[in-house]
Amino acid sequence: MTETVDGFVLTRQWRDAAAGVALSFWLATPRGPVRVRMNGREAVMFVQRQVEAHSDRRREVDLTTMQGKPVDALYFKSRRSLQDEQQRLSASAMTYEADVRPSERFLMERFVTGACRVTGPLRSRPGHLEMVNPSMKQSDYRPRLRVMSLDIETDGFEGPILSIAAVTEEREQVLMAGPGPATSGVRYLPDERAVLAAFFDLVRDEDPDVLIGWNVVEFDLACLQRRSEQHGLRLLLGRGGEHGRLLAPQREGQLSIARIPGRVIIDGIGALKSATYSFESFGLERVAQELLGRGKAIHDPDDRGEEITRLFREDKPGLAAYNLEDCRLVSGIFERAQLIDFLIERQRMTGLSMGRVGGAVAAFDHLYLPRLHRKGRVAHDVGALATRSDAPGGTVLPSQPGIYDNVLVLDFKSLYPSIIRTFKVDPLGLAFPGDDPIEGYAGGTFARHEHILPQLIESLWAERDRAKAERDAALSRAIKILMNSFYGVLGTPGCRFSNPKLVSSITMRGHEIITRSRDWICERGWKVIYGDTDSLFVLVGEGHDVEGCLRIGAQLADELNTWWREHIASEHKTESYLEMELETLYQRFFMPTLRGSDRGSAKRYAGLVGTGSEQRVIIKGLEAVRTDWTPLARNFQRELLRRVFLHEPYEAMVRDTRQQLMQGQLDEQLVYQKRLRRHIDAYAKNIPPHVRAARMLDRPTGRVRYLMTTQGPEPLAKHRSPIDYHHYLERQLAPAADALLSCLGTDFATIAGDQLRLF
DNA sequence: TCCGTGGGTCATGCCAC
DNA sequence: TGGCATGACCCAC
Repeated sequence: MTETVDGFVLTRQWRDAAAGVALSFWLATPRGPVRVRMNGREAVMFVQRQVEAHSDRRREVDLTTMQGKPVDALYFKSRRSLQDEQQRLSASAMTYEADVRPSERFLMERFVTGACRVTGPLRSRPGHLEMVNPSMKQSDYRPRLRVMSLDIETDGFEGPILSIAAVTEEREQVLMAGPGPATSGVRYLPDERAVLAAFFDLVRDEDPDVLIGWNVVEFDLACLQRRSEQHGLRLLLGRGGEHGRLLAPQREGQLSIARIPGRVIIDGIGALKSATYSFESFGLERVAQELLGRGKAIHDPDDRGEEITRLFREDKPGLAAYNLEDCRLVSGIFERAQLIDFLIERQRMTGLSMGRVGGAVAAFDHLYLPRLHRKGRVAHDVGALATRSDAPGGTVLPSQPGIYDNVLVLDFKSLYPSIIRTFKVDPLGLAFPGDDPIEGYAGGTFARHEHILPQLIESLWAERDRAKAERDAALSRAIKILMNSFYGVLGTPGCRFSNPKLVSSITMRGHEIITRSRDWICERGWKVIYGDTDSLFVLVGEGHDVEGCLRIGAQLADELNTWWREHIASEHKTESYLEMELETLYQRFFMPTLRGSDRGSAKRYAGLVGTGSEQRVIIKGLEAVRTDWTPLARNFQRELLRRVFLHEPYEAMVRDTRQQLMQGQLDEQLVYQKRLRRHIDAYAKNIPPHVRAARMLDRPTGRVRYLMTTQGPEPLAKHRSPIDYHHYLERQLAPAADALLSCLGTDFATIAGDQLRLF
């Protein structure tokens, strides 16, 4: 029987859904550890199964984690109808038989086991799975994965492979083409073909569960595939003698996907981004410096290619050492950032395979659909209820520009998740609000008791508190990211549950909460000089010491929490999970104006935090943190802010910088860096400077480095014309300085001299 | 192999003057 | 020449 409520199609039983309407449901199979025995070898694995059935798509299955020594590649795909599947499972949850067809395979990390026996052809050999300890909880299980870091050096871009380095916990190995002096850990092989074959053997023998690297899919694996093809070899990297392949991106801007049977491929860049790490640049050099405090063996990126080729000719052990060091850096970064642990936790919670980037919608489905199904409901398909209407985002409060002493930042901890939890924002609750619903926004009302998302957040929240208490940073991080992704997916048409009523009920409640909190604080005589989405910047002002300020902040947060608790109890008859906390005390604080105006700016500010040697300047949104500004302007603005905050003189520094620039002493700081976000030929409407510079290059890449010369922008690599110092004076130094100086009643031109207006 | 909106700034290129 | 809309980036949350 199909019900349609508020345009939201839900059916009591999946088989009742109208033909062509997609179904999603969860088959509750045992989810304990499973011992797998195949070909005389054993492994223990945990299995989660999510079965998602669309009218045209059969099923998708995810295995969470696996452990132990190698299982030969095992693939599974069933052709059986869903009805067959369900009958089979309800008949006996403990036995499950399926055909295993090597030609239609999933990765090892995605095969289904249930609690089961697999029979049938497995590369012509029978496999066997059995349950070992059904009562063991998955959360108690920490697999130990075998990780291999991989790095390739080539002769020029897209040239032949010179050297491959591989690092595991026990072993470091470099394979090089051509003869060289005996060096421990380095094997010299006759030619590139032999290097490839030796590498495949190495991977087979070391048998890693995980292959990691830096841009490993787009560069190293792509390179391996290309060169293998050229030699008539297959990419023999899979388990059980299977070959892998690279799937080309489906759409522009997407990355390639590596399919290596039985192994997980994890790119360090993607993994760090998934874990919300952020760096000035995601180059290995930069990230290694930041996380490990050490960089690559060859620092200068400009002649790196040439240096590698030279080393190969003249100093093979030197190249091997360099190659190996890159590998070690990647391993070190993974360890330092606990990326493997993080990805295991993520996979455990969301079903997303470890190598996957993005996937918030899939993660949401993974968590939501089974719970929906347990409530006897089945969701509609993606796009079935497409509603075209945009919902607002967060509020930005008007700012009061100026330079201040003692500014407190109070913010709501996980505001959006706490709103969902407090106000029961939920797709199911929206579809069936019942008698006494909680009011949302944009016409949405939400069931007071029958809901899914609020409880899900509640349990994740509790788990996160536990993780924090146990100092489990990887788990805590994974949970935080997951909770914060819920709001995002509800606002994208790519998610089947997206609905402006849901999103608005979150964001507009956020507006209410932040503005009423501001008013509450103002009523108590404090001045709120800024706020963005979940934060309030409260001015304490001169004449307070650090302890006094912190006390005021903590007390404000505390009283405000109490106020909200009482207010929500009386107004909505429900419990408040809103939690404001004192986040930061800026002992000095700067809020700029919009350029050329006296109105306050948004999303741009700086402040001084900490005491003694811990004292430092935090900068948000200003030129100094923008990678599309030159190092000149960024360093200059940072130093200027520091001096102004510390009441140090700055006029001489401003004049000196100007003079040094004009005398050519700062030339190395004048390089602009901008990304080419589209294809070089796709810029039609207007041609920005970095594109103009890029067009002078043979092979424009993702990032363009250029200088402004008297003849306009020229790429760094081949600039000829003299540097246009006046451009840098007027377009970099002056604006970077004036953001701050205008607040002090002066400006760059006044301090630096009269030369500005010439030209 | 689909998380989002809001905000600031600059350069370009078109238009009216 | 100046005003203005728009394209392009990058950043805060």
